[in-house]
Amino acid sequence: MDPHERRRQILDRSAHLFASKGIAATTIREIADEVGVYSGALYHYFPSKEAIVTELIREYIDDLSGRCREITAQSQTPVDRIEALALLALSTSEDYRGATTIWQREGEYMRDRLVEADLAETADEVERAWRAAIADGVAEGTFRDDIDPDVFYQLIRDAVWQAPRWHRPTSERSNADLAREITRIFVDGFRPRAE
Amino acid sequence: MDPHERRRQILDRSAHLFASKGIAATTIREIADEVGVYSGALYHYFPSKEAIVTELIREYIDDLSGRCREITAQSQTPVDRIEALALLALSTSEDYRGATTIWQREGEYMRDRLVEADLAETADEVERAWRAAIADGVAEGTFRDDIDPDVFYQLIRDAVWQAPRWHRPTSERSNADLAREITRIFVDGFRPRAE
DNA sequence: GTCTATACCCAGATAGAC
DNA sequence: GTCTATCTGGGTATAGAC
Repeated sequence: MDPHERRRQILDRSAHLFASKGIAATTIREIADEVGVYSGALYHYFPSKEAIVTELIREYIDDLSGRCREITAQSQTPVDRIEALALLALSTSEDYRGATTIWQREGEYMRDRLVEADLAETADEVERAWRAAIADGVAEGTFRDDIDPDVFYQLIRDAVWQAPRWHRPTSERSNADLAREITRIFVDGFRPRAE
Repeated sequence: MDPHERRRQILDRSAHLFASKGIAATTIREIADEVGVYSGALYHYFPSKEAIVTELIREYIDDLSGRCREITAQSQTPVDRIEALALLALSTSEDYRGATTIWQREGEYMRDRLVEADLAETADEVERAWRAAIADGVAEGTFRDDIDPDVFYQLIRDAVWQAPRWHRPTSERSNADLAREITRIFVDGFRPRAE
């Protein structure tokens, strides 16, 4: 089999197993079984189990930060940027379901892998984009100044990044639909407005 | 040492280790070290590592559901109930930091432990309380009917249960303060209201 | 109730034939 | 590049002395 393809296969199967059982609970032998080779063969592609994890996270962070930069480049209104960042979270979570789940589950373990792989700085770009959108909105009066912007950020971040755990895009509700609904709730609130 | 006290010690140290490293990555020997005994001694108190986890979760779920029933008993307005349920999440997370973190990290593993321990039904009480408060609010017109109540529930649940990861109660901001702030954001939104 | 010692298993990783 | 076989370490759990 084409080496590149096999490598891809190892990454994909690993991502799936890591996501569903956790990294520690997933064995090299299980990964090999899924790929259809013997465990020794995996070591021709990656020097260790940890190296597989690092590679998965690198691909994910690279793509995520790239897409994030596109969003901040087209400087829209604060509300538009929040909706775009919410959609970014939903769609990258879908495209990198394995990596995202690992990221959620194994917080501090992943932090270490990131620092090792020199990706910590890149990983922080998304947070800065959120905080900038929020700060701009407060500055221009679009957002209230009697709400702690830090609290607002943490709440919407958790809500958005956890969302793929209960939402799968369907024909009835796409990721874009959900991003819009989330933005409506956080920006306008659940209580009816007088109009 | 008093057996009951030692048992308590084992539970507390285990909770701390499980929460910070994950269950699979925490070894019986580590727990024993923390308690200050040899690993064999632990087996006089619990038949297995899993039994420790189950016991931790049982204590937590029992207390949580008890406090939840108190809230639903005093039937307040929907907004008050949401604030009370938010505070419930924040304060039980503080009182059971270990158990809560385990609960967050090891979702599907914990589900199995719950079913085994016959606690699944109890664990669902909190969800029902949230959904009832939301449905009542929509029915009486306090909440908008053009927002999917299911989406609203999932968002506020994730936001509230993740909050202890970034918030520790201080003299400047207590859990009650944060619960109020969270409720304000979700109910009234981040955009200023005309008044 | 705790310690010492150890059985037993399964993990990650390696070596060499093909 | 893959398979077979195996090394080595560390995990849970147990047994028996004290």
